[in-house]
Amino acid sequence: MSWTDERVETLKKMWGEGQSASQIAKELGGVTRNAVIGKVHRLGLSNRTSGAAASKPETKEKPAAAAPKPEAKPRPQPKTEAARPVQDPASEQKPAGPARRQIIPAGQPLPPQPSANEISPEALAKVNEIEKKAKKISLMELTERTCKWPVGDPATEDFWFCGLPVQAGKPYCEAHVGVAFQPMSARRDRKR
DNA sequence: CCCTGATTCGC
DNA sequence: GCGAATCAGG
Repeated sequence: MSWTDERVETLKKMWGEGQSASQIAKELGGVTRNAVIGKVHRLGLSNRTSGAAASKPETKEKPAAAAPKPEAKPRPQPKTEAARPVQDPASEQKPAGPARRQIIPAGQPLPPQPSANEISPEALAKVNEIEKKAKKISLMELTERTCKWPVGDPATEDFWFCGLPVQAGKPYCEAHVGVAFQPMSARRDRKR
């Protein structure tokens, strides 16, 4: 498979949307995530953060600089616009949302709720659905790869942990990660 | 172990 | 230019 304009376009679009290289590769087909990443780099769009570019004060960058990127891409090409169900908010009853009302251990600093908790309705729906399939494991059953999302009231029997397989490095399964962490696809570091 | 992106280097 | 192998990390 070669990088046709269409494929490159898809690549750009998906990468821009924050899709992972593996997802993009799967979508495109015929390529591995390595190929995708390689291409991404060659295209010079490795940084998903267009605005505040992560400048490396360390390595003495050549003053070559220049290459100003106005970055004004009117790219409203809907094409294969993914369906956007957008469940109405009526899909909530009283699921004892674990999104809040969570027991805080002892630490007092609890800023993770600066402003309104606006969790995407899709994410919520996902959680509600996944909670049905939750393994409902106990505290003792938690392992390195079980979702540690608490459900219910710890003061009652009506309490368990999700227990579904976690994503990777994260303490929760995919669905709960979605609720816990906002689509903040701006983790740029690495100290290599 | 699962996954992520980053980099290298032979092709 | 390409991407598998490798690296570094969550």
